[in-house]
Amino acid sequence: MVRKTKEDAELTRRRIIEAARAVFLARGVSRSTLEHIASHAEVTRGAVYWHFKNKTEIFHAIREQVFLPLIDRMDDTLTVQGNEDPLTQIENSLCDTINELNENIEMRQTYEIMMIKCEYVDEFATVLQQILSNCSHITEKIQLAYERAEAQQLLIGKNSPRTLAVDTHLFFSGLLHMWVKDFDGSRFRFQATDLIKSHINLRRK
Amino acid sequence: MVRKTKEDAELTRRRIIEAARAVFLARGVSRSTLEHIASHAEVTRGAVYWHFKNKTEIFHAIREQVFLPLIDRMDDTLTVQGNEDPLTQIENSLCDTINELNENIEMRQTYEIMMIKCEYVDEFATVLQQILSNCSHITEKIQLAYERAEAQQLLIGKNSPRTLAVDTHLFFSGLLHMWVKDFDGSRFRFQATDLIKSHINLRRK
DNA sequence: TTATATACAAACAAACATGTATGTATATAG
DNA sequence: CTATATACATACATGTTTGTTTGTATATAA
Repeated sequence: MVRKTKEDAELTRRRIIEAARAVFLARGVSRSTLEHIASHAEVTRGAVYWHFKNKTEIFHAIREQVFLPLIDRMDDTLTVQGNEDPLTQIENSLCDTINELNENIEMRQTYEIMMIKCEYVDEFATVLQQILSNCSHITEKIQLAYERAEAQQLLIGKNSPRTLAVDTHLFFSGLLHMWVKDFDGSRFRFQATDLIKSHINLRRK
Repeated sequence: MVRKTKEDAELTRRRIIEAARAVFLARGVSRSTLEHIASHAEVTRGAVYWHFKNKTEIFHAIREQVFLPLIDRMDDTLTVQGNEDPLTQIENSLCDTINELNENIEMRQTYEIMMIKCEYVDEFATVLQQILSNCSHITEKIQLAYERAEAQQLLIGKNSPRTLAVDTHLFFSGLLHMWVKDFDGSRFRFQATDLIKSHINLRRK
């Protein structure tokens, strides 16, 4: 059988992406061959080359499928004015992301691939730029929330919102890294939300 | 020429390690071949295979050459009783590490390789365990310092030394990651020590 | 109904990397 | 002084991966 309908083709495309995620996770991006991916998706390399130019394109497809929605989501929970105070808003935003990682297998796997199963050289080096860009974007959103908190006199001490935001971002960045490396979940995974709450409470008056 | 003296041999061994570090940094561990490393060290693959079983062994050699001393050092600055208060001790320990990264090129490169130029799968997966182990070890040392700080009533708020230690460790972990990714130094590298000081000051009464 | 573009499968060729086997000059032990 | 182990260089054989090319069945447009 060949030449499926358009929906069939789109389905194989998604199956290839899905397979690539599993293979990348198991063998690392570099050691994953297109043959690995193809056979895991139960197609031939011909199908893979039909849908993607090469391995790098599959990598980017996986990344965009998961990260773009995540950024948007963090944006929303940080920006939209709810009835919570700004500090709780930051807390919820971070906890939401952790919950999403706990529940969304694809996102968890993608995170793991990006953090410890990929080498950022050559074609992949550009991703680092994007990561840095996303990070500073998120940090700015957090900073805005801290500024609102400062205006409402919710903050302890005399630290600037900027400093607090960078500190929070670095904390969360470290947490995510540890969360991923903590394969059995004993050290960080189960306590992540508690750690976030403590982190925020440190700033509360 | 062949069959050098013992010192000559040790020198080529070190030159191979040095070359491997440069090559790993430029091409990532996976894409680096023993031929790349050999030619960069101005020897043949024969020499490489004489000194090392394979690429993985070179990787571990690089890692141990830099990380083991670093752990010891952090241990010392955190444990040895100086005339500073415990919080300053933590601050200095973290700043010391950053300074070391600034001054010690080999250490900086090694960090970069381990963080964003290596895929932790198969033979490399065991390294993750070691990293986790080192991290919890350092966190414990920080916790001890926070306990001393608590005993001396230096701490603000009601957070447990354990929580503070984990928070500090995650912050520092995130900082190191960003420090490495921040290739032009504009975002984190130049402000790292300031960020550390702010982080510690958040806890000071 | 027929022509064509689509969605692959299968085959091919070239480059590359690895490990090993072999050769060899020389430091060093006896 | 000689034998041997050392410290490599060179050559080879093999497996792997990649990109491309070719073949082909069929959905779809005309």
